[in-house]
Amino acid sequence: MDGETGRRSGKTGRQEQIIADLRLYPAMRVGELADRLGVSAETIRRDLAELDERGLINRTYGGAMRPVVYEPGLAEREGLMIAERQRIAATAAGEIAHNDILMIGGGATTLHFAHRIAAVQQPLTVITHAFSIAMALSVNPLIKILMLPGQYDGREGLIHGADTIDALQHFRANTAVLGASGLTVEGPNDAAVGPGLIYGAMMRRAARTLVLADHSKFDRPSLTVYGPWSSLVTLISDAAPQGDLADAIASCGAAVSLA
Amino acid sequence: MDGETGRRSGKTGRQEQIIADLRLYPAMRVGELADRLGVSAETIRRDLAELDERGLINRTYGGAMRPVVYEPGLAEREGLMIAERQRIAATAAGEIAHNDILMIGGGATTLHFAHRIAAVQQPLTVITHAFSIAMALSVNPLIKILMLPGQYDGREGLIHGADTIDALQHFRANTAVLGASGLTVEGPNDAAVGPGLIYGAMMRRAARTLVLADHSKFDRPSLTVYGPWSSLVTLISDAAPQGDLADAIASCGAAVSLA
DNA sequence: ATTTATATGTTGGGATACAGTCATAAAAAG
DNA sequence: CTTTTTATGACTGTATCCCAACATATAAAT
Repeated sequence: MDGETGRRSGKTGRQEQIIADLRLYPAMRVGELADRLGVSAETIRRDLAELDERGLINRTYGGAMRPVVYEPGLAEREGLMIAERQRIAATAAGEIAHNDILMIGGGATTLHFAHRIAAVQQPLTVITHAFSIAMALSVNPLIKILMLPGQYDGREGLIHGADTIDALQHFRANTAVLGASGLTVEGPNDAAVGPGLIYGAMMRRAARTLVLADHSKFDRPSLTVYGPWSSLVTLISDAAPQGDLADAIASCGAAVSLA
Repeated sequence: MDGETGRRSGKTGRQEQIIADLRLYPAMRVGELADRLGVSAETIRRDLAELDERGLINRTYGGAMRPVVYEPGLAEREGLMIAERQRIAATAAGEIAHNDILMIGGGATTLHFAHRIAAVQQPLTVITHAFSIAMALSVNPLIKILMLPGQYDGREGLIHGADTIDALQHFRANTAVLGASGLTVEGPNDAAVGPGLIYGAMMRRAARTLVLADHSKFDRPSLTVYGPWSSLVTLISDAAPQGDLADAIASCGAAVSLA
């Protein structure tokens, strides 16, 4: 058998080269690659099929492109909740006042929120760890955008790490605006530890927190609970939670606002 | 005439929809788009050609992909020095060794450099204030990317300010890799004060500095001189400086490396 | 040495993309 | 209302892609 003997033939090396090329150019065609690597187009196609399978590239008609890292939640965008998220974002935007200091976490819903507040002519200060949020807000010169330091994770488009948490301790905000991968009786959840720690820290440094989540997140546990329900939290959603989740939220004094 | 009357027909709206779709899916085929939008494939092709022209999408064989753009200095990249910059970036990349700690400044040339080193399989740590650099490097998981804190400037895609300078004092690097708007006898220049201060701080915190600049920058004064020529500086360019500039560089002990 | 598995090239058929040209409908300009 | 511009669809010939089947050469396994 084989079992990873390295480059038994030119195959492994060639596939590595394809990936390297794709780092340099965002998309390449089959013919190009065949020429560059001196093999037939069919061989390239087979390589691409394999690499695509492993998620190392994205196949396109006629060639391949660099894999998309940077999707705000590859899994998340699937749900067609776009309209719901827009409404949630609009409702949340209504909660923001002139000269507020905000902390905004990453995610698809908070990005919608950022687009909303960027469209309003009001001075704000925003502290964030998400590239997408900063880029969305930067169209409005009235908004002062402070980026947190830390290690950049290209897959999520976010910064996180100990430096990030540390830097947050130097700030205070009126409002933290956070998304969630799931909502459980213990509190809002996130699918990754690093970002979760940041959301928790943001909650503690803000006078109040808005949690933006559509109803598909109800009772959906994710990796980590980043913070508790409390009287400082307002959940903004498109439907009211039911059962245990509703009880937990109410008994902790958290508010629910429907979009 | 027309002159931006909005959607005289479905064209504008349809093109916006294409861009929106492309935000959701990184690549789409002509046929898909034609179906989704209920127009003929020819119309889609014309739309794509137009959007590609304007840089809003990237055309691929059989469809279109999300633009990888995000080039800082839309104005700057216009200059046809792309080939020169590529060579300069390649030469600079050859100076980098395994496990180096780099500080990389913003700019078109340093972005080329970032793409180069991202294509090499070697572990590195990179400290930067430029979104484009971080995003370019993030395709390579061997590279640890540390973002500096500070205020985000969306026009340049960079972070700067007092916090940024302050954070730099906590780091040390082997090499600073910096671009320049101009080179004068006093040293490399930059067109903005904020970034210039950062480049100066990076120089002081790095054991050596590579200045990447094509020959069009020679003797071109810009707003601020961000650092002096010294024996710790290597200028990497596509041509040798002449006259006073060459004398100044040589007398300070700085090296010149031709790409 | 023989067998087996893997990697690659070649070929052919069917589908798709592309560029150019022409025709038509709708909108803007006069 | 007529003319002109713009947007779009339809058609055609050529180039490209994709997939499947087959052939071959090399490397591993027995």
